[in-house]
Amino acid sequence: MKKELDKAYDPKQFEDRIYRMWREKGCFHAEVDPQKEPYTIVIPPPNITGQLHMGHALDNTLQDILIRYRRMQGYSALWVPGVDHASIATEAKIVEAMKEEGLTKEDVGREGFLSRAWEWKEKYGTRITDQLKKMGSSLDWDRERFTMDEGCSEAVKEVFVRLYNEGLIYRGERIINWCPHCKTSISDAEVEYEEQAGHFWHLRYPLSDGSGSVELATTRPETMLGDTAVAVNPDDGRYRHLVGKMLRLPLTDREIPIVADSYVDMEFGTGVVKITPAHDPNDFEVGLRHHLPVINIMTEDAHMNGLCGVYTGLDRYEARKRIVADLDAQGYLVRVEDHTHNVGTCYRCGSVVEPRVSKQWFVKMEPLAKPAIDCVRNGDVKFIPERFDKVYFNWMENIRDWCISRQLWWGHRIPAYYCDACGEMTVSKDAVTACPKCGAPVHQDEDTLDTWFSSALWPFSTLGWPEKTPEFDYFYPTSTLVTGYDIIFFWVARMIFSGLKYTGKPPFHTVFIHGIVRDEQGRKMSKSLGNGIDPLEVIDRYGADALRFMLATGNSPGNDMRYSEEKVKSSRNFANKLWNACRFIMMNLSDEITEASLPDVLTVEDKWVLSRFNDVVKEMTENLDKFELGIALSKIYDFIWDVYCDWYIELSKPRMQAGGETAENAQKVLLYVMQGMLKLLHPFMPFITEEIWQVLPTGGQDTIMLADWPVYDDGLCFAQEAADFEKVISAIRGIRNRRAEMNVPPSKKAKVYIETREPQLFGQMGAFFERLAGASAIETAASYSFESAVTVVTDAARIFIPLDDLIDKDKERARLVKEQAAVQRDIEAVSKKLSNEGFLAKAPQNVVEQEKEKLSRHQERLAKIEESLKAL
RNA sequence: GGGGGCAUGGCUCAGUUGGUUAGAGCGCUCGCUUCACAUGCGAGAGGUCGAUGGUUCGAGUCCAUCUGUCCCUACCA
Repeated sequence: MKKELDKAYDPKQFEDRIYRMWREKGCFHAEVDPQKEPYTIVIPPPNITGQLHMGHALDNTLQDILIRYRRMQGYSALWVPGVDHASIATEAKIVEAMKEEGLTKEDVGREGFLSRAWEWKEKYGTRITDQLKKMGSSLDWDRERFTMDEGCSEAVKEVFVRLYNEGLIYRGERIINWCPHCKTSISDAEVEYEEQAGHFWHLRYPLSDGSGSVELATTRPETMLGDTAVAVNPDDGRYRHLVGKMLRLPLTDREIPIVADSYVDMEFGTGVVKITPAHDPNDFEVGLRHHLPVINIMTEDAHMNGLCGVYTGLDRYEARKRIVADLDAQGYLVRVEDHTHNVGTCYRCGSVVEPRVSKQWFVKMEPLAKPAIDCVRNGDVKFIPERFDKVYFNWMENIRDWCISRQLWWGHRIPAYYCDACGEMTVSKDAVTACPKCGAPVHQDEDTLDTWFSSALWPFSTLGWPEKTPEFDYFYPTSTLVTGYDIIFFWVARMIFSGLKYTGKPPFHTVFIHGIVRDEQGRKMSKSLGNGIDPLEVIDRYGADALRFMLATGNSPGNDMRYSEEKVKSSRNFANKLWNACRFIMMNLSDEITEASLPDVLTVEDKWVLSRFNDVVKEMTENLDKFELGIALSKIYDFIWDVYCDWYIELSKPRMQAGGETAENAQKVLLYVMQGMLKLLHPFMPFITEEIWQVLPTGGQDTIMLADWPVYDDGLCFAQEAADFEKVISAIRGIRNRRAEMNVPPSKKAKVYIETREPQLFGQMGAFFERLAGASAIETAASYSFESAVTVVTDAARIFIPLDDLIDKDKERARLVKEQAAVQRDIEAVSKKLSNEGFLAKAPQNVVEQEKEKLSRHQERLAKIEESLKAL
């Protein structure tokens, strides 16, 4: 009993069912298999707080294309799934949720908070992975990981202790970026700068000895309460005599010195800078050089602290207003200018970051960066597109130490323990209960690690490291990392130096970078703009395959793209086209045919389509190997639509009607090419290709996922026949063109006379001319002479259609003259090239040959046109 | 301040190491309810590939400068 397909493509009918089938068959699972080459991708773990957005959809589509392609090629292709605990984002959500209940972190305590966090993880951690399944992602769910699961936690502790013992992790009092809303330190990479309109307040600080004052400018007047010096450039003649003198700091009873430091730019402002070591990274450095006191004047939520006298308790911006007003009242404010400057904000919550001196843990970067730079420079790790290695080098070469401690509870707790009695610090993988020095009780560091600390280990922690697992041996280093350019710093760079440091190998060979998906107007999709498109809604309306096709098509590595519903629609239309091509086959397929095999005798058009298919196989494979996914996709798209549907299927129709062996042979070729096309398309549109595969007779291959990727077949290379058939195609096109031009109704048939040197070729094509070119019949000969006929000239033929009543000799002549001129122009251009000695001498032989062939083709055509003109 | 992307028909974009007549989708025009598909078929119009200069036998493609635009990065108070 032949299976039937619905008339229209409706992905909802089968996508979920197909995905379930794949899982039940274990198609996604990859095993260590010494017989096969491994191919590995680890997913960029989405946050447990996250929901699938277009960025995920793109990222996962690209990964799935690569992994499905390699799986079909026979690799043991592993795509490791997992999610990230996203310490700061998750903690913020839970704090927010507790706020609704009127609770704070402190109310519930660390234990209580963590149990809420784990509940959250259980509840929402599967949301995003379920959404990835809707995309068709062929992730090996048996190997799903979580950055805070036992194995990953083990890896984190291992790394921390090793780096600490090597002196590459240290604890110190430094100025760090502090988010007053999240109440934690954040790393440099987590600060986003945005330009804001502000002011320049020019202040006057009086000299203690009453001999005058200095004028300086600041964008943050409220920090003056923490000033511990004023600096000038040592070479600045204007102020040299003042260096070493003391100033009376307005609004306080403190005196601060004038120091000389080359950090000060003489050209900028007044050349005098107030120094606030506790609240500015540069000032902190100046302070270190001059042994200045560090006076922290703010609380952790950016209010003025107890050192601020009447300003105590005020928010920093409120304090700014009051301080400026008071300075003004007391005559210390000289003037105010408008000034725009870059303000650092927290990448999670957007609050203005407050530089703050505090005790934190750091990773010493310089020794780690060096090998990480080398491995990209020497090609062990390749960025695609290449230009991103510059971005990478730039960051790595200017990197500063990485602040890894966070004042958060959700995350990997720092494995450092402090003695309550002697203060001794112990860093250990195993829990420490008593001080190894004095035996007194200890307490563990309260802080957790930056989320990205565990993400940096992801390519190997997920494969079992630090255990020596077979998976790690086999699948590591991974093959390709697919991610957006926006997280090169956060993640890619850190994985590279981590992989090199701990495993001795870079964690992947290739970094395949993509851009971001913008909205239809080219704006970044964002929550605040509300312009985000929900991929799940798109899937619901058009199917996952259409979404995937849209994301993969016309998308070149590293470049942004725009979402457009129109593009999704055309993708869906393409799916429908393929669907109907399959319906056509099924309607005509003989029951005798149970698998794809070619007939013993192939016609010219069979050889043409097979040859074309063979070319596509070769080209697509090369494109995919070079990560040219968009190009590969457009090739199979063109083949399916233009070659297979528009031509080959149409050509098969008269053969079907002829019945018998003629029909059966056509069916065999149709089926053979269809199955090949489905395989080539499968990585891009897995659902529809599988659904069709299930309907076609495949000789027992029960899933296309595990079918072999087609390889170029020398036996199917029919260059001569393919070229011959192209001549037929251009003849048919020429006739259609002329008929359309002359408004000949399709119903009006006419006999077609083909003057050609290849009568045997054209002679056997009668049925095609009848079906596709409105011919009532055809006739071929070496020469014809018609007084009055529509003439079509192609490279290989001169075609006459006696449509007497429609002929207008003048028009016909005018058209031929126009064509003649065009061909003459072509001949001129080619002749010019061929008479250029430089060209003949230096161009490759095959290019010269091509030009010569072109010339003779044009000349032949010209002769035919001229002949027709004469006849008129 | 440094670095990079983009600029190709009305719109959105491809164009793989420089080599036929620069492609696609959408839109537009004309003609088609042709027995897989109107989510379709056939035909067509529309581009001096941002500007200038250079390298080359040959440039949308490589180099330089410029213009416009977007982004990344940086401690100028």
